[in-house]
Order: sequence, then C-alpha cells, then structure tokens
Amino acid sequence: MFRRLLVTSALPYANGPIHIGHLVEYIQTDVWVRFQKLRGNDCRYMCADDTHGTAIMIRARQEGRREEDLIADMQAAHERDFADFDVEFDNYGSTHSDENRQLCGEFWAAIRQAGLVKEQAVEQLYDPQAGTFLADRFVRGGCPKCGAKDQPGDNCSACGHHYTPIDLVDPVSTLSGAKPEVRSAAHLFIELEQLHGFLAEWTQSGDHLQPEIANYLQGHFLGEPLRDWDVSRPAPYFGFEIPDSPGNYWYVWFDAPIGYIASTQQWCRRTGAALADWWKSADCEVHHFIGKDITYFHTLFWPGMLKTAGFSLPTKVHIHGFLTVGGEKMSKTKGTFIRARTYLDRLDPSYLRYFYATKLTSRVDDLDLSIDEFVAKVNADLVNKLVNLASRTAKFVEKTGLSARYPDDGGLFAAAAAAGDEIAAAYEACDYNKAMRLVMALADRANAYVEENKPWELRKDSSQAARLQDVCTAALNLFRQLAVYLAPVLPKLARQTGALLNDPITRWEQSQAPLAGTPVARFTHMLKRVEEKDLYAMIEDSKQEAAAANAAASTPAAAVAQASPGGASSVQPVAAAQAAPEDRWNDGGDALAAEPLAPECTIDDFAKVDLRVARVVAAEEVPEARKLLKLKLSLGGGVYKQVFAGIKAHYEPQQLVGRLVVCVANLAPRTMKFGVSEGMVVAAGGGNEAFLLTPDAGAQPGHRLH
RNA sequence: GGUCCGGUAGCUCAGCGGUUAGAGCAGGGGACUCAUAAUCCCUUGGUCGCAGGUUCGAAUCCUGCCCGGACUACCA
Repeated sequence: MFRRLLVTSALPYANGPIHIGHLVEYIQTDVWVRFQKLRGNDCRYMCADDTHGTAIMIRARQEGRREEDLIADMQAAHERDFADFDVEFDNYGSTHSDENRQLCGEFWAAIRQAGLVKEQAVEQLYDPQAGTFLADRFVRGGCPKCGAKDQPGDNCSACGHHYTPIDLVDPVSTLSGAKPEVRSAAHLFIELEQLHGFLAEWTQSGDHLQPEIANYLQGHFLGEPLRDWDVSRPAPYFGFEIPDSPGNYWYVWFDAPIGYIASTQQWCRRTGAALADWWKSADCEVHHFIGKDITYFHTLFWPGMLKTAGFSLPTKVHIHGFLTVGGEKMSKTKGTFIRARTYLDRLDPSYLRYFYATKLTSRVDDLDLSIDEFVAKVNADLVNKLVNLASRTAKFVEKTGLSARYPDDGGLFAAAAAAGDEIAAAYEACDYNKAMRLVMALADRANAYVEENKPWELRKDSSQAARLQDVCTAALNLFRQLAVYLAPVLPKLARQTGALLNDPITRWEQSQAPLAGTPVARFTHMLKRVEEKDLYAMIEDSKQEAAAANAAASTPAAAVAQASPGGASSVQPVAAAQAAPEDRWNDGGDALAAEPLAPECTIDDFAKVDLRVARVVAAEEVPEARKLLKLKLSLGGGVYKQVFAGIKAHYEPQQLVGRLVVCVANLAPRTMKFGVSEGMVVAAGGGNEAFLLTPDAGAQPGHRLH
C-alpha cells in the first residue's frame, strides 16, 4: 500500500546565500523524501525562493537594480548550492510567480468570503526621503520608558520595554537617516480569533505536531484570544497588490506559504498532474519541514488559511532546532557562519549529510557541529568501517564477479535484512540518529566477518578460489545492503555502489535479497578521509568573506560587489585590504557592523550626558534577578548612587568592590522590581557580552568625562 | 520570573520498572596486513546530577532541589 506524500522545506529568503544552518533543514527534508521514494511511495518535494518584502525592495534599491533581477540571481545561486549538496527538489519555484499570484487571490477571496478580513487604520512611521513606510527594524531611537538612546524599533535593549516605533523618542530612519513622520494607513487584518476553536482542536489532536510544540502553542497562544494578523502593507512594497484593495500589498508572510502550493502547481503543469490530487485530497499527506523560528506562522496562520480556503491541512509539521558550531551560535567573526559554497569549495557534501543525520532526532533540540566530532564520525563510520568493506574485498572478485549462488554467511545478511524494518521506522520518525546507529552496528559485524574469513589468505591458495569468491560475495552484499539503508543520506555512495555491482540502487527492497552471479566493476575510491586542516581552512575562508563583506558594506560604492552572489564565493576576497598601513592590529569589523554608528550629534547633545568616574564600594547579587548586580557607587565626598547593572553573568560581586568604573551620573532614576536604580554603569560589548571600562591611573571618583 | 527539554564512562549518545548498566569514539594491551595509518580480539573506565519517596525491586515512576539549554516574558 503506497502512500502519496507532498513534502516541503521552508522557502529560503532571497536576501542572502544558503549557509550550513539552512542545510540542516534541507538535508533533513531531502533525506526523508529520498527515504519515501526509495520505499516506493509517491512522494514529491516542493520548494521555492521567498522573494517579497521590504528587505528585498531596499536591497534592490541600494544595488540600483530591479527586484526581479536581484531575486533571479539569488535563486540561481540557491539552486546551485542545493544541487551540489544533493538536495533534490521535484520543483523549485518562486513566490514571485504567476501561479502564486493567482493562488494568493484564491486564498484571499475565500478568506474574505468567510468574513475574516477587517480593515483598520495603522499608524506607522514613514520615511519621506526614502518614500516608504518603515518596518520596526528600520527605525532606531530613544526608549520612551528609560530614555536609552539609539534603541531598535520594537523593544529596548537597556530596559527590555516593548513599544511600537511610533513611541520612540527622536526616531531616525536607518535607511536614509531622515526623521520619520507618523502617517496613518488602512491595513487589512485577518481575525484569527474566529478560527480559535478549530486551531485549538487541530494543534492538540492527532500527530500533527511534535508534543513539545503542541504544548507550547497551548501555553503561549491558545490560552487567550488570538490576535488579529496584519496581512497588508501599503505601497511601495515588493510583492503582489491586493486585487480588491488597490495600493495595498500582501504581507510577505501571507504569500510565502502559498508558495508551497504554487510550486506544486508549476510541477503539475509541467508533468500533467492535477493539483487537487496533491492539495485537496484526503489520500495525500502534506508534510512541512521548518525551523523553530517560524513555528507560529506554520502552526496557526497557515492551517487557518488552508482550512478557510479548502486545501488539505498539514499531516505533520516537522520542526527542527538551530545549528550551533562548537557549542556556540554561528558567528561571522569566528568564521563559523559558513556558506554552502564555502563548504563545497573545501569539503565533500556527503560528510555534512552524514554528520547531520547522526545528530538529527525527532525533537526540536538545537544541534551542534563540533570539528572533532565531525572528523571522528565521518572517518570512523563512513571511511574506516563502511567504505572499507568494499575497498578490502572488491578487487578479489573483479575478474570473477559474484558467486552464482549466495553463500552461507552465518545468517548475517538475513539478520541485517531483518533490521530493515527498524531502520525504516527510525527514518519515518525523523530519528536519523537512531537509523545511523543501527546501520553502523551492522557495518561492525560485516567487518568482523571479513576478518574471520581472511580473504587475503584464501587468495594465496588456488584451491580455495571458490571459497574466496564466496567470502567476497557475502562481504560485498553486506556492504550493498548498508548502501541501500544509507541511500537517503548518501545518494552518491548509493550511485557508486550501484556502479560497482552493476545494479543501480533504486528500491529499499534491494536490501532484502542478495545479488549473485553478477559482475563486479573495478573498484575506485568512494570517499576520502576528512582532514581537520580542511575544516580549519574553511573556517578561515569564512572569516575572510565576512571581513570582505564588512569592508564592502562600509563603502557605499562597494555595495555592487555584493550584488553578484554566484561569483562572490569563487573570488578570493582580500581581507580588510582597506586597513590603513599603520594599523598593524587590523581589528575585525564585526562589532561595528553589528551596531552601526548612531546619527551625528552635537557637542551639546553629548554634554547632556554626565559621565563620571565612580568607585564601586559595595556589590551584591540580586538573587531573584537573573542578570542584575546591585552596586553602590561612590562619586567621592560622600555622594553615593545605587545602581542595578546587568552584568551578573560576567562579574563576581567581590571582584568589583574597590575598582573604578564609569557611570552615567545624571540618568533619571528608575524604579525596578528590586529597587530604584540611580544611574548606569557603562560597559562595552553587544549581545551577551559586557566589558566594564577602567580609567587610567590618576582618575578619581567624581571626575567628569569630557 | 514562567514553560518545556535535558543532566548515564574522557567525548557523542542508547537504555526509560526486573538478571552483575550498554554502544561507538578516545585510552591501554595483543593479533593481522586484504583495505583510504583502515580491520579484528581483549581491556581500563560509571555511588546513571543531588536528596527524599513509592515498590519485593528504580538510571527507569513520584516530589523537592541543583546545573545546562531552548522558548517566553507583567506572563500562559
């Protein structure tokens, strides 16, 4: 009984190249799809580039070309990267397609018809110079609550307060530097709350979601009314104009998931299939693979849209975690933000496919790539034990081929065949880690078999020729069996094995019956050992790319250099060539890039902030606070200030007592949960870092910084 | 602060109520030489985070605590 399956991965955004973090998902999905196809199921893998939105519009503008040209180049680069990683789609489309526009219209009409759309005015900041409304991330300004300067548009990094960009004090557009103005525009909203009952039922029943995700939705969203979803954006916007609402465009997250269906539509037109058989049929399962960051869209909005428009609901949304490298978030400075192309320039894609497979389970956990583990797993498992099976026996039967009948192997082949069901179940459940463990246990037994039967001794005695052929027949069949089991993960190895034994691997059942009496081709190397130095070289490449990209970004004229995504990786970037000759330190530009310079200010602006040298005279932990230390600062002369500083993670209270720091002495007092904070200790660093500043010797508490 | 997940050999993990707790890798010893310094055999190594409880019996179930991670933040 074969199944029909429609499978998707999230659509990569056309604003940047594919990196190894993306590949967790595409490899996970590709393995699953290849597994289903190998099992004989009618399975199709659909994907597309996600092309709409403000970010694309802005970038195209910066690069001085049409959005269509930008997204075409990016899509070509994406498709090359996927193909080179053996990620094989049945169709790879674009959200900027006629099919998608038409389907968006169909969804929209149904949602209108169902009475889910309402119109409401939204006040938003507008950049008169750039001529566009500003999304949160394109505005910075002062926090309306604590007064911290140069904060992002949605929440304050100093006090954590949430607000809308309109609340910002002295907002500035990061696009043009202009002062934005508040403008009102009518937006269209979908009243998701009307679907509350359906969504509560759907998310909590059946096996549509991993248990932790169902639980998360229940706790985070379904316990209260669902908020209206703003699905329109006023012009100018790169996207599709809403037919019954001229001047308004569908928000990118409205048309992106519909792109799954649009891509299927393209495939149907090409192959003569009927879309309804795949998206409106109870006989077809729909499986989405996504990262945990877009859970919300795929588990609430998307099912709501599908339900309303009469399309199939997802059979399952498979959600995975993020990639970390060496236990840390990917970092451009550290060279661990590795592009697919940068990897391909140094390493074999099979390594990464296998490594990810050994790390992936059905849970949402993040997954870590450590260099040592990568090298150990690939070399020990793939080369030492797996490929070694073929490489140590194939040449003994190159002239004779396999024995006419499969010999007695002590039940090894039968036992490994019997393990097939358990391996298949592990693949089906996305527990690739388990599947890999099961396969490698079989490889161990096969090597022991070769060891016990010593083909290298048999070949010395011509009377043992038949025995030699039998032993190698068994060993190569055991190898082939594993190649079948691993074919979803290692398609290249499957192809090589098919060529070696003159029998292409196309079906899972090939693992259940041995080959006999067939010719054996000349053995050629199947997989090189990974060398640690290549990984380090790759990381070095990534650092250089990041440095070059930073340098390019800081000179407007160089923006064009980034415009050729395909060519970017093949050109060896000259790292920070622009560094001044006397600058032998050549510091990286990551910090500056992460937090660009604030708009110009006057000396008077600066004078408003009274920075003083202060001595920490007391420091204690605030047990209930996760980040805060309570400090008592002396400005000398008996003047003290109580300050709560968010540096608990970085400093021990005792080590602070007695030292000098710099504080903002005239900051308005603020009542916090644990008491009043009368100032602020300044520290360098972004994100999770904090480095206190110490004045040179001679500075006294109370000295002002000028 | 809350929610969820995890804490088992040096490392990555399996086991999730029942014989003396396992695998791979790493370490030690030996064998072999067909093979990409591969393979095979033997071996060192763990009061299964801590403390209680349930049970004839707990790594496995319950409670509390500690630690790590993810998510989220006047809050389910």
